[in-house]
Amino acid sequence: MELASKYNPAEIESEWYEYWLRNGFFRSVPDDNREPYTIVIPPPNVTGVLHMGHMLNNTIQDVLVRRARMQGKNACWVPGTDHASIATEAKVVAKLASEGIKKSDLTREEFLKHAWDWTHKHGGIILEQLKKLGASCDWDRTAFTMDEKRSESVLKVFCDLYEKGKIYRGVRMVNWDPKAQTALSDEEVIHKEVNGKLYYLKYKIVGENGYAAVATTRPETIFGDIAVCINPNNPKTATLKGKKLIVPVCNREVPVIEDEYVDVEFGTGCLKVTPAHDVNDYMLGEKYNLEVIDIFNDNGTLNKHGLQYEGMDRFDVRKQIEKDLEAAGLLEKVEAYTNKVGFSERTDVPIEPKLSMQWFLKMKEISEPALKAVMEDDIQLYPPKFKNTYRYWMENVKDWCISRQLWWGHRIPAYFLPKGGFVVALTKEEACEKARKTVDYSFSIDELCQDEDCLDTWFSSWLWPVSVFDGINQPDNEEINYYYPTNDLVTGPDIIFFWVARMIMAGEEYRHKEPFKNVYFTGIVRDKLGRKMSKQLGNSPDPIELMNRYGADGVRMGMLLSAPAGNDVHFDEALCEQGRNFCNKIWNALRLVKGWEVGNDDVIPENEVAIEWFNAMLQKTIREVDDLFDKYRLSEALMLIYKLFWDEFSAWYLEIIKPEFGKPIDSHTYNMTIEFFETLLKLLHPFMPFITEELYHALNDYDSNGDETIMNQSITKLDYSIEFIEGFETAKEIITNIRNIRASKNISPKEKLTLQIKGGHNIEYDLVINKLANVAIEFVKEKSAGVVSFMVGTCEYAVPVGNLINADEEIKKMQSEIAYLEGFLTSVNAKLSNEKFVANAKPEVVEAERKKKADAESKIAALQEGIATLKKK
RNA sequence: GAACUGUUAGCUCAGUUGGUUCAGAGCGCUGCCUUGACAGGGCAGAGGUCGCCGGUUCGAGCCCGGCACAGUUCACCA
Repeated sequence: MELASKYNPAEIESEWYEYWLRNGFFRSVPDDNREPYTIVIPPPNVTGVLHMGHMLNNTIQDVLVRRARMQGKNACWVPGTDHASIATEAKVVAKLASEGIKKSDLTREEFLKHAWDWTHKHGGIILEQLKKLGASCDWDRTAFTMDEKRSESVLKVFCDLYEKGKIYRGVRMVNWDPKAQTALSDEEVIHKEVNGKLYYLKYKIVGENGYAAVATTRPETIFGDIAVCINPNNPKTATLKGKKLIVPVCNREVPVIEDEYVDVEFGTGCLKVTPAHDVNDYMLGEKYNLEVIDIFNDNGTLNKHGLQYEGMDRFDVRKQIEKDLEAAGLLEKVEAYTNKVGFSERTDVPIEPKLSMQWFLKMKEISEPALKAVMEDDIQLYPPKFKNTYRYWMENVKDWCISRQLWWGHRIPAYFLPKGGFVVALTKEEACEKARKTVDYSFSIDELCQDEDCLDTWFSSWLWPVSVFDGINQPDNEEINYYYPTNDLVTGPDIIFFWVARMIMAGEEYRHKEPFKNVYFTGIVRDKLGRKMSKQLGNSPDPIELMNRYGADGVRMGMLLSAPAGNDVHFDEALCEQGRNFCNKIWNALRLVKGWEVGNDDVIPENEVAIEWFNAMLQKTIREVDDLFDKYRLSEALMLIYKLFWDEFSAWYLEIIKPEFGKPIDSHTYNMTIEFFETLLKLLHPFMPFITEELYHALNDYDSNGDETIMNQSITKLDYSIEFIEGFETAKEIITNIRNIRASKNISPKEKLTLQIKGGHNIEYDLVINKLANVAIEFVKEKSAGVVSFMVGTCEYAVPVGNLINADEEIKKMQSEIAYLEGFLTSVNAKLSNEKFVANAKPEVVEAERKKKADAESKIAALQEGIATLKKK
């Protein structure tokens, strides 16, 4: 077989993916005789494109799924997409705008048609991209949060929670996004520090000449002022008690009220109260039963209460009113001021607290079992530090605003009656039937009006682990009973509250069981300078481009090498290069092995030794990898296999058994080598699916038309003895020493040297030393002249180098070695002569110190003798 | 403002219940090596007072306290 000297992933990756699909290897069906292993994908936005965060996340999931599959589990990875209500709607609005169409000019139905067109056009691109990565999802199960089954689930859950009294409708202060023109949940608001100003406004005192100064960051809200509040215990403002003030510009009279909420130290001690536009003011308003004046339109411009400013944007008004107040002499001063302002997660505009009618889900009760599940470790979080974050949020959780003033999403199944009131039902017909029972007048079905709002995207995603198996609509179906609860969830910590916490709630509510057993939180992918990846910075590589350059396997390895759980990833393309190089290394190892001619000779003894040693290394690593997987330390597991393949297998094992050029290899060694190689490929397969499949076939000469695959092959665990490993380490050290002597004396590797061994020595590995260091071994009582000597353990070795010897240099080397050992001895002796150490330390520790002392002493003696010998000559 | 996490080699990170004279890995770096697998390679090597200050201990990278810096999350102070 002729193989190129370089591995070319492009040639084979798509072929093997097709092969896997063709043979249905990713498919899973319930099978009670096999243990299920289930992962549901965090559904990416339906119109999204693959970015580095997805790459990391899905690589990890694929590694876990492939490993489970190889362990003989019934692995099921469910893919799908999220309709991403607000994000998708924003994209469609922007696209229409670019065509000169305003959303407000369209009917709901027309807009939805555009949205669906957009979804059909861009939807699913991201899933195709995941295939390139090698994702072994069961594609037949692809779900969409707005497909028929998932939509039905969402509505069912809404109706159910409404009936249970957990969903209510009411006027509340919510976070209003004036750009998207919808309410948002608290989680969708990002607080950012903003450099603004603090304005001191003059409120004239009614019936007096003076004024009260009131500090505010938002002078444009004075039109909504309903009172000025002071702290009753503040002597500075005591004279204002019971007075009335005149709001500047609009010249309305408002009362001075008193409440201890007001901070005596802040500003002037006077707080303007605008119940419609500030959360705290709203609370004051409720407490004192104050009127509410809403001064904003939904798009953030002022309404008629804004008088001459009507129709202007809130921020333009702020600038203008500053000038106007100044001109009117009603502005005392302006200070620079930094405060925190809430911004919309999606549109990045400042949030407007706004009173409006919305739908809410009561969170207190529903969150309790979900909190318990994590606190009692029924669900394990990796890394565990997120347990704290989770608990804090859950213990302080507020009601969830689930309605959105958007069209793209699940429309709220509430129907308003002609003469007021509403009913909640799955369909309009059902609603009609229900309604007729509750009212004493008659009406036609067309007179029912469905609520215009749709539901928060997360109100469908929170059902995902249940709804992908249709467990809401058919609570007792075979699939949900078999696959649920799922095993691992792999996601980013940024959506722990949006999604993870709520999925646990929904799981508890609808299955009375946690939706997953483990949550693996990945980090955020940053560039190598530690900056977040963003379009603006242009520091986010295109994953497809990367895979074209390094191969999917190479990129997967690059991602994994730098991705311990929960740590941010500093992505560096050099790591993909390392992955690609590794693929090449594996590829070339195969070229070597498959290039050998196999003879029937007896086994060469050094091969026997190498086989025993490598088998031990391999078996030891298999167990360590198991352990690392149990702890979700995937990058460490991969690194371990990487070193096993590169250092132990390629640099040592293959070098030992490699037959001389043109000579055959004995069949036993050959067969063992193939077996080792295959096991290495199996170990690597979850990480690098493509190249391992390719080489598994090449190694065994399997046909790519058949149905052989490494995907389902499990690893056999064999017994091994740790002694082989220890003995071989000594041999390695001896070989390295000899190589160093060659290098320092400039002796070619081809020139055969003699290795003199003095004292006891395990001869088991001498043939290996002989081969790799090109030496003849000689046991001696006394070292001869002209030798360079070294010690490994407590055994002395010497290599005669004739007149190349530099006695002074050797003596110097040995003396510095002695100096080191003497220092070491001093510290050991200090410990041993310390009564407290001997009395308090564990006996085995003391014993170890005694042994160190003895070893050091014998080494020193040997070195001194060596020096004496050199000096004699 | 609060809580949590982190600070170990040029970079990215390991370091399990405290126990070698002062610590490991990968990458990078330096030197040498081009004809039988691989220069996307081989062989060898250099590189760290474990953020700072105190404490506990016979003994601290590891435990305790304080400080500094970084990151994450939470928070209604106009």
